[in-house]
Amino acid sequence: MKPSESEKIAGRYAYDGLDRIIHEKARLSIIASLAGHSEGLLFNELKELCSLTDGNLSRHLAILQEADLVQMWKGTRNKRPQTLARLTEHGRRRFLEYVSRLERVVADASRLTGQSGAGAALRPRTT
Amino acid sequence: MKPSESEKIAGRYAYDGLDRIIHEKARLSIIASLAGHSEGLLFNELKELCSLTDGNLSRHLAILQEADLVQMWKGTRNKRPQTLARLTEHGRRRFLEYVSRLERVVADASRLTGQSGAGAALRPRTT
DNA sequence: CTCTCTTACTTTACACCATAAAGTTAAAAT
DNA sequence: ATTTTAACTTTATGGTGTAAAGTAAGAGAG
Repeated sequence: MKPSESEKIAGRYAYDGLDRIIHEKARLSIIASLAGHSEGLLFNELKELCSLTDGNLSRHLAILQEADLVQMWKGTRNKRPQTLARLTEHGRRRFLEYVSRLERVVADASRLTGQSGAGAALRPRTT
Repeated sequence: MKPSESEKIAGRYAYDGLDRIIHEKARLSIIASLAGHSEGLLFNELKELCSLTDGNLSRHLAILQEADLVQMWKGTRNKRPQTLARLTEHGRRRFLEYVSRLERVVADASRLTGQSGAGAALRPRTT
């Protein structure tokens, strides 16, 4: 593949759009889980799906709620408190946008071809 | 889209394979840049491509070097010190592995949201 | 020659944050 | 009545991403 001009522009690989709140692994897990369950997921279901500890999940949910990506519903089931989490519409959009940025990272990675830049003279040849 | 059995298994969305060293945004930028330039990139080229500050880049390169994902070559150009960074073979493999995990995240997202690609990403939908 | 300026990084310090451990509340069981 | 279990929440700590300050050394001015 021919090296294109865009390869060299400043910030080409800055991946600005990779939302920090979503990019964090634990939260990415949570959001991906919720994305597939529009009716929401219970605290414990989420805990299992994402392999998170109670405290961990609680903290991340609070952060996601704060950012208006997730909304929480508190109720009771069999007289026990139950928390239901679901994506907000805003959260769903932000997630889809995040994923579209991820697709770019994947696409970049697919173009793994050698090409030469400036300063070739001093470049060592060995690996 | 019919919910399959695998949707419910514990850890389904834990995304264990998302290597923390690579997953960090700044380092992902660096590695993606280097992946496309097998001959390596100079410190300043990298700085531009990734929109990082000097100190930031320096620190992340040290971390990547420590993890044997990147190797550094120090030389001079026009009597000025120049640092060249390039992916190690190990780094290249780890990056490809990481990207294959990312592909799964993207695939999950497409399947779970019933939408594909960046273009469709922001199509409105009912709550 | 020496003093300042610029380049090319490195080191340090701080603020943030992910995580695990401890704490809380309330129902159920003994 | 008190212990246990469930379902979280809060606190504490260790790690880390980042900007600011620091270092070294060549180049140019006087």
